[in-house]
Amino acid sequence: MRIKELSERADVSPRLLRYYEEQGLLTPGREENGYRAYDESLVVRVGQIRSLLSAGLTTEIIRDVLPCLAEAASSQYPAPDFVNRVRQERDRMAERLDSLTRNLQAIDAYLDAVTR
Amino acid sequence: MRIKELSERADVSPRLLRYYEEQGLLTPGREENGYRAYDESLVVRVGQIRSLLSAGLTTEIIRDVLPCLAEAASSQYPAPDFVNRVRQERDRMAERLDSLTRNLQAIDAYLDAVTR
DNA sequence: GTTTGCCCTCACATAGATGTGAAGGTTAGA
DNA sequence: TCTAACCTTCACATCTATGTGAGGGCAAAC
Repeated sequence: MRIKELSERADVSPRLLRYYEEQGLLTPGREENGYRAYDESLVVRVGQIRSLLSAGLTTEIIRDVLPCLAEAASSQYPAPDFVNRVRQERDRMAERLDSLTRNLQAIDAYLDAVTR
Repeated sequence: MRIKELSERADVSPRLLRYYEEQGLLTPGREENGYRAYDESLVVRVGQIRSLLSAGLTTEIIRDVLPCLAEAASSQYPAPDFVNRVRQERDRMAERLDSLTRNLQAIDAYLDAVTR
């Protein structure tokens, strides 16, 4: 499919799709006329990208992490450096998650208190 | 305490403390000479701010949410609009949290698979 | 064959979090 | 009293994720 269709199905602007490509998160093929050609599976992938971005990760981090989300372990033996980088990122995500959880609980407690 | 001390104890730059103040997240008093005067409790508060920022919230949102984190329900009856705003923010946080959780699990699965 | 709508690239604009430096006041110690 | 270390404000710089518009091809429909 072309950029417009993907942009509608994934609900992001064409501009962003080009940006994600520039950042190495997406690598669509090209039609003969130079138009980008996206395949079906990218609708989901764009969703993952958005969700990671909204969780506070940067495109740079997502670039590292995305392969792990794509169909369990694409290549057999990823470089150990890569695995370490991912592990590190994983730990940071876990921290964010903790922090979010704690703050969410605090806010819930507040809402509880105030709503009565 | 003055800005330098807080900046060291909370491990953020003085610049950021001034920025948080500008954003309404911190309201230190002033000494007679115009120097900012922070009190003890702000070490923790700055930590909360950092943690919320790193979880992807903006200063604008944090401004709303911080009062809820400070000593259970400061004022008795907050305006309903305010409560709604907070509730809305709470829901967004819950979404982020879900997304983070899912992605974290996926990455863990990947690391598991690869580490064997 | 011209209009319409989509595509391309390039490039400048903006908002938010943060860094950095200038210009100058205050304070404490040698 | 001079210096070093701190403080102030102001303002410009930087990075990331985005928007927006210009200038120009391609394709389908009228």
